[in-house]
Amino acid sequence: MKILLAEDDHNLGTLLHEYLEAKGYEVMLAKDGNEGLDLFLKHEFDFCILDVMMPKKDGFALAKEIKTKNSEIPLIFLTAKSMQDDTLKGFELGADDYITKPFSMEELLVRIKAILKRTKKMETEVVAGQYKIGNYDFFPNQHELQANGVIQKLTTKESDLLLLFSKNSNRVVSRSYALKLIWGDDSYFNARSMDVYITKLRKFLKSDPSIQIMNLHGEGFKLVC
Amino acid sequence: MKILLAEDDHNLGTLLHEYLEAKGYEVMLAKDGNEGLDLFLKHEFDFCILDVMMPKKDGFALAKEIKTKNSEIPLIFLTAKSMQDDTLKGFELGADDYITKPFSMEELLVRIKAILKRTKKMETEVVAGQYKIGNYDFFPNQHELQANGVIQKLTTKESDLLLLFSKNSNRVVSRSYALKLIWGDDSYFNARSMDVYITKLRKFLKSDPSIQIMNLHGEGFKLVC
DNA sequence: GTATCTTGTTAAAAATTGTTAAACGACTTT
DNA sequence: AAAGTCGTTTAACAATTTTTAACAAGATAC
Repeated sequence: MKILLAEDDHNLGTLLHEYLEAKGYEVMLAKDGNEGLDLFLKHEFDFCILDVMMPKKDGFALAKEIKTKNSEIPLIFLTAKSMQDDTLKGFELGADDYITKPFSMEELLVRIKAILKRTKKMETEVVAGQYKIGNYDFFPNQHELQANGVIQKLTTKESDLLLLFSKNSNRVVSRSYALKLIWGDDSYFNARSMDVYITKLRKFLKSDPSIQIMNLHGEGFKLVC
Repeated sequence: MKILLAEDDHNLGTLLHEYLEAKGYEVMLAKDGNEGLDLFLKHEFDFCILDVMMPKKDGFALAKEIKTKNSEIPLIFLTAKSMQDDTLKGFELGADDYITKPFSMEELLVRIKAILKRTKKMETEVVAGQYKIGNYDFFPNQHELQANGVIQKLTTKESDLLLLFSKNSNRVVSRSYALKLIWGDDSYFNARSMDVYITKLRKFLKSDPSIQIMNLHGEGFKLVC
């Protein structure tokens, strides 16, 4: 999970940076709006936290440009208590949340998680029907994987993980993204748990040699089919 | 869609106000319980968001008065993290949801939408007084479940639980939500009691293999049909 | 090459859920 | 008051799912 953090206050910026990294997020810190846009164009972020008041290009201006590139990306604005009048402007730009300084870092984390949960929920709710994986048919709603008449029942986690791979077949799914989405938290033990599930899924899918769950060392996995 | 928002914290109040207006709702903000009641009596609202702790008249007292005027109106309570014990009181007063601060505004929005969807569905279905579940007909008011002529009488809890699943068919109903709503309290023993009822409902519904009450491990249950 | 980090795999431990039956409490009937 | 009925909870045990541990095997960095 990659977060763009644009914050000109060096103190607050590094503090948040370190806090969020400690919580398992990959964070890049921009010290003004221009640098924020630069970073955004060069990397693939999943989330933006933008200070409203910044030199060169303020948070609103940056948000506008970001949204033209990726209208779906979640946005949180940070703002000083004094200037509450501009909140509306932020929402019109598609802000998902608005945090007034001073705030606790825990509060920020709660809100980030809430938004990610919502996007995860959306994704899983939109799930319809059926995926074809090689000669398998995968029914995520029923938690069933079918190959030539044989039905393999899947557990919740097996199904969630296979669904994630199915949606991103032939694309790399980063480890931390999968962990955040399915386990809620990127930690060592969850990562090991995920490895166990990778082994299980490979077993389920082994009858068709044309498909495989490939590991990209240090990055993640890819369902190739 | 007209929303009454009662929140004494001016900062949070205006923030939510603007956020919800940006999302297309018509919002009126009351800064305490008395003002909330005033506004409620003078306008036609479709929805109430009430802070529990407010000066003059707290959220619970306000809710009680509101419900005497309109017992059907959806209610969401906002509450501080510290005082979680009162959730029960809230649900008894007819709360549809309960949000603990701090929360993300997006989370609030998601819940509002979920409730509106549900109540809308209710209207169309409660008028008919009847839910179709596979080849069963479920009459929650009569506590009866009917399949090809055979009537199965249900107990109160059986009916309540099946109603909850029916209202949320093909959506996950979290364990704790169901427990708070039906048992009033999410505790170990209530959870085990709920499991017993899940077994009972599955037995009642087993004649139609196309429907199932699926467990989402660690999350809750889903009526798939 | 060796040290270190990441991944693969299997088995054991822990947690959650499924199921059945007995215990309990509120209410009725004798 | 005793016995019976009904709905619900508690207890006990089984089965399933997930996590943790342990060790093997690869990959990468030095």
